[in-house]
Amino acid sequence: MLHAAGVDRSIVSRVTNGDPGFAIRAETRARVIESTRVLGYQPNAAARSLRAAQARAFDLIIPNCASPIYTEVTKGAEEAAIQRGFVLFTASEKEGSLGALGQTEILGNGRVDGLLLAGANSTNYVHNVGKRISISTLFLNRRVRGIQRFIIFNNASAARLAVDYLAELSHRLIAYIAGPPDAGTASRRLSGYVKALRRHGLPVNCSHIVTADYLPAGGARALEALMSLPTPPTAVVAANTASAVGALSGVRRVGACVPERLSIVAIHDLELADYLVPPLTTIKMPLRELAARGVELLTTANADDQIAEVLDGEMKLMRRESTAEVADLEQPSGEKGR
Amino acid sequence: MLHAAGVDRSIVSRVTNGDPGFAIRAETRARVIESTRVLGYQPNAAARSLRAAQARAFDLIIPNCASPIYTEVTKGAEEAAIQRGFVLFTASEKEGSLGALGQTEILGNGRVDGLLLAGANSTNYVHNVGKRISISTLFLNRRVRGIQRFIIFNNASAARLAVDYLAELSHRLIAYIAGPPDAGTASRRLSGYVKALRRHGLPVNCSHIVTADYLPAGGARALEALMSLPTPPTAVVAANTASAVGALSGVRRVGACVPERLSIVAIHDLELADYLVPPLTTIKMPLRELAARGVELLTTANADDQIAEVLDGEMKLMRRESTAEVADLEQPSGEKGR
DNA sequence: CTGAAAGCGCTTACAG
DNA sequence: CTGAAAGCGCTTACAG
Repeated sequence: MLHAAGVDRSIVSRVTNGDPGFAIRAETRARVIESTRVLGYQPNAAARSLRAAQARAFDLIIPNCASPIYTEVTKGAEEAAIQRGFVLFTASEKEGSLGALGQTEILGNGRVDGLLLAGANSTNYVHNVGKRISISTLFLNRRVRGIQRFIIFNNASAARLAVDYLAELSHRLIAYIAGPPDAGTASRRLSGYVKALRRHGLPVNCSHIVTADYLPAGGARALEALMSLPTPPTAVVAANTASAVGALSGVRRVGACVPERLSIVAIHDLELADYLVPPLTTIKMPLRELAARGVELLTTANADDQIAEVLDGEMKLMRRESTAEVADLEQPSGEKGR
Repeated sequence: MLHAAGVDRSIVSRVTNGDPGFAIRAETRARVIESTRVLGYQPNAAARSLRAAQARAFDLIIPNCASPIYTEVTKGAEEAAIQRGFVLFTASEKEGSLGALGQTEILGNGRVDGLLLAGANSTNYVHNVGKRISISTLFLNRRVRGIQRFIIFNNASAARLAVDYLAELSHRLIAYIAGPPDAGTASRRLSGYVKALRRHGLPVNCSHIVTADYLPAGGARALEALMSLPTPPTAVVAANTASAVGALSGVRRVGACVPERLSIVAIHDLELADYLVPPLTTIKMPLRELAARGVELLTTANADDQIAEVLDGEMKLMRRESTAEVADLEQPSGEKGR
């Protein structure tokens, strides 16, 4: 390479890396660029990492679950990383990878410059490891007390969007299948739901809020509990899609009808939504943007900057067939939701 | 590090790497191991890669689609890689990553030692790039004319398993929703289906074989076509789960009943199978084993060895509710499948 | 504007 | 059995 352009390798390096403020004759620059192109020259990543003490790589940690959410997050992060000349590793939490990779392989040996934490259990631990060996970290839609390194959705407004839509369909008895209380996303979605009910002048009924676990089986149980109440709801907001999928199967077990007797909206979208029975109405969250912004922050912010950002991306109501105008209640008074 | 154990760093290196045939006093070795442990020493990956001309990393290329299949493949590959002290990158085909990463970032600059090709479109191209710059490649359940570097399932016997089960349920009119003709997996599954029919003495009816595209919409169309035939089938084997999900929705559109009038089996399992309507019977393939074996081959075989392996892992029939004994046909003769 | 030199942290043949 | 030395391919202050 050095000789192809007839210049020293240090010149090639500075041209290749776009060294700002590097003074070079236009003709020389052109010659360098041309011969790197012709030779298909790629700087060796190992040499570069070693010398520059920078790996140009990030690691994204996602939970064990094979949720479609995380394929979106991964894509968003990948694209953003590549754009900036970084490479993106992805590790899932359980299942061996993080156990083995977490501290030993990935974190400690200079293979990554930063960590995107979208996982569930290990995030705190990994954050602390990162801190100790000074690798910058960023929580992705996770928020941990006392750690000012996160970027989150406006989870509350996702729940609000769902309630708004149901209220517009004249529902007054809108229940909520919540996520696990220790998940920050879950509590913010829940409070968004409560506030939205209030704004519409609807009653907040504790028995209409069922805590579940973000999993299908839990969603099914929650729905069955709701429908066996003296006053069952006419609509349900599920805190995530897995709960909603479970709820849909719970509906069939108790013999209710969606959307005739019960409307369901899930927070987060999923690819199979169109093929569920009935197709599921969802609130689609800007997952790619979240991840992309996370990568951007990792490249631009210092490792000890405080980052507490609420992403202002567009949430989209995906109207499908699990929601409908509230049915006339079969109560003696013939009273109807206003 | 050098001084903590009171030995030269070259000793540490040879101990750490388990250099075979390295003669060292047991006491010295113990001292080295103890101080690496105490210090939490991790060799710098960049320095090591540079010196050893080996990155200890593989790259797995999967298709664009966010299919649950590939999360399994990824996990299997990750685990196997880690076990061998390698790291696993994953890149999806479209969506930017491979476009940018494929040749330039990942392949050319020494970040990876080998490529696992599970993608659809780009695999040939990437294989050729790998060959040119001598990075070893291996196709994962893909087979390309003239390239002896692959490991595949016994795709034919997956289809056979499905047919066997349906025949056991006394079905005689077993249709097939095939994958795209240019996919090798698809043609081997199809021929497995045909052979299995013959073995059971069942007629092979061309109109009962519909070519689709491995996607839900195609599966739905294929099913509608099958059910509008003069002699519709009583059972269908779908070449993959996406087709089957589509078929299930097609069933509802034409007003058929699963499993009362039509049984459906899909090749490959999916997490949501229990929550489809009805829960989908599947043939679960040993995806993790496939990927793990792929990694093993990449570490043990030479870059120019011929590899043409058929994985002998267990395929598992997941009986759910989309299959049932064939119903009495409402034909005048009352004839029944034997 | 361009080049020569040092050095990142390892591994590995070689010397003792 | 242990250590000294070279060198992997870059980047980056520095000299000219």
